[in-house]
Amino acid sequence: MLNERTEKVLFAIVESFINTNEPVGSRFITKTYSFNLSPATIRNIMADLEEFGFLAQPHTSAGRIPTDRGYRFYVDFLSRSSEVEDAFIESFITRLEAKREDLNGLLEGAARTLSEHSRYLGLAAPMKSGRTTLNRIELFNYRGNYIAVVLLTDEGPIKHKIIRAGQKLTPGTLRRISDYLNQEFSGYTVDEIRLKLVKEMSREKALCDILITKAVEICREALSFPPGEIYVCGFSDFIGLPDFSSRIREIAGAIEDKHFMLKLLEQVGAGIEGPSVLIGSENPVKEMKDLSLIVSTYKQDGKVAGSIGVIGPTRMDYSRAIVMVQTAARFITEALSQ
Amino acid sequence: MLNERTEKVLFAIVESFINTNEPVGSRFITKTYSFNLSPATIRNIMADLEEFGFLAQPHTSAGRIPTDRGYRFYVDFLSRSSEVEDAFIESFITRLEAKREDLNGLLEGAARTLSEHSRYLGLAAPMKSGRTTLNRIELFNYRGNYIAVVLLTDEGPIKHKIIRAGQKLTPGTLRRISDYLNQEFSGYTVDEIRLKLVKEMSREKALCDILITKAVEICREALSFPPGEIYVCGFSDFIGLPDFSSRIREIAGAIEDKHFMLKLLEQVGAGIEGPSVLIGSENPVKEMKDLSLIVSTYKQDGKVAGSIGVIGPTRMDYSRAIVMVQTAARFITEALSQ
DNA sequence: TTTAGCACTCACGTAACGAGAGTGCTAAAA
DNA sequence: TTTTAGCACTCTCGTTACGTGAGTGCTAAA
Repeated sequence: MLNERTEKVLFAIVESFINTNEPVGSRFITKTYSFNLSPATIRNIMADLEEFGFLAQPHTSAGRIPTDRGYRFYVDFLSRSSEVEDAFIESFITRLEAKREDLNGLLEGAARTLSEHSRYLGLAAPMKSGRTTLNRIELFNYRGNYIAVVLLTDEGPIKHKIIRAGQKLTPGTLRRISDYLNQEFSGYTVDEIRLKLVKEMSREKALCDILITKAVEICREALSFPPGEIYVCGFSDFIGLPDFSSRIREIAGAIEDKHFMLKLLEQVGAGIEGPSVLIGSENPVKEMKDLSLIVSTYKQDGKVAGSIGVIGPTRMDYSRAIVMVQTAARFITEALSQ
Repeated sequence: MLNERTEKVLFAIVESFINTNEPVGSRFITKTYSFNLSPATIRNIMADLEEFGFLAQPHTSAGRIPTDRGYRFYVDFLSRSSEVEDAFIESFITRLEAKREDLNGLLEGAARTLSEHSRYLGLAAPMKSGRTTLNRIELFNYRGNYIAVVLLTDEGPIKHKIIRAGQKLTPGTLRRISDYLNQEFSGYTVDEIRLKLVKEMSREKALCDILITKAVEICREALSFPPGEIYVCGFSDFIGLPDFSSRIREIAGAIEDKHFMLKLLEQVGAGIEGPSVLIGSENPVKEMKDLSLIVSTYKQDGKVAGSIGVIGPTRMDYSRAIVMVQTAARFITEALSQ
């Protein structure tokens, strides 16, 4: 569809626009790149590219800017081999070295490093908790009538919850309840347990065992998790970007909605191995029409354990950002395998 | 210094400016309030108020706007009795009812409700963890070489940490270690324990007891807390306010720095019973020169347990915001005492 | 097929201008 | 002595007009 020369011009235009944030004109291209063509020829090529939907004009007598489709072309044909800056790696290592055992700290640090070096919004989130595997349940009496439930999962973070017990339970009862729960549920994912609980509740009625009733009740309450963590860093730098002088409010609103951001990360990252890129309107949400998202997943024990990425303007330094996200994901995966 | 009439005019001007966000002129005052004075007289009074530093003029032929000192006067003489809106209370109750046992959820919910109803930035933070009292320490083996340490504090939230053990410890050893730690440290605040640990470490050397050495080591690692939670809600509405069309970036930067926000909350709230108000330049930080802060503390078991408040533009509806913060603090205090 | 030339378009900065809001000051009125 | 009417003055803001510069599309020549 596009001959090689046309592609090169498109590439040059996208690159120029990313660098300058100004509509790029034919003359500029001939000055900056050595195509050995006159502005007039470049103009013809540009007209073609516009016809195909790779470029657009803000107004008649301005230069061209890439459309989302133009960026997509650019990203797809981008050589993925660019070097990561040493400073980035260094800052990654120094910041995360101390936190090898603390997943939350690790993720927050990663999001922050990512944002500081890219100047975009840094994101990191562990996978939806429903898919994590329960390792052990521990119960204590706590301040009289309460029970502290601690859920140890395979993925490092511990969830904890304090729930109200009807009456004070003896340590013995508590131990028997937790023994029962461990025997029954450990090794399953949270989602599976939620399912099992429903079955259990009908069986339990037949059994009429007060201990089990109590146990199931405790477990059910403990599994009503908060929505899950997500780390978003670099807000202030991000909204300071010239690209959204207006619309700040909208965009800030979308980003502040952590619930939504989580879902986005999960959807985009799911299944794909390397970093995946979502450009502007490829994003299903209208608030993010001018924003691009780069996400990669990180792993633990060979399984996908969460996502990490950046959000920037569509006019974003993709090649740099992609490598950074890739590197970050690799680092976290490494850190998690000790 | 100011006679009653002058005070009333000042009040009227501050109020008008809060409502309209436009410099208020003499004519406007005579039309809106019934002082039965001519614009000329009001102008004279305004000139006096400006001389005393309560008002300022953006430029020669504009109306007056309050200075920080003007706002301060307004706030100090504000009747604190205005009614809270029912909608606010209602939303508070419905949102927090479910979270009575979960301090973090409670605080986040409070910050969010506060921000949604005030349209300013909602803040909530538990007191610096150093001053919370340790209730119990529990230890488990976790994934081979690690130990999960769970700290139960008096104030509801549990801190947890996973630390690396040199070698795998038997359940018996682990129990003996935790028994020792509980006997030694429970009932003290985290700060006190940190102090005790230093002493312990010298004694421990003399004793040469490998168990105690291990215990002290574990405890020390577990007490190296993350900086502490703070909940900040309503960012997007907040930066959408017309007051900071420029300077958004700066302000966003200051707000994003949670560490700094925490310190601010702690300093301002400390010691004072009701809501305290910090207006514009009264704030030590230059990024917050145009911002006002209203903070109150909430209590648990009679002791101050954290702060809650809002940040808004200096041109803020103080009376409404103060009552809201007050109400929020009362609600949380109540929720925490069951 | 490429290029030079040229007329045309559009954003942007500047200047001029009038309207409007508000002031300070002075002198008269209360 | 205090308040008020009157008035000249100041400053912002929106509008209009205009010139400049960057960039285009088209045509015709190379």
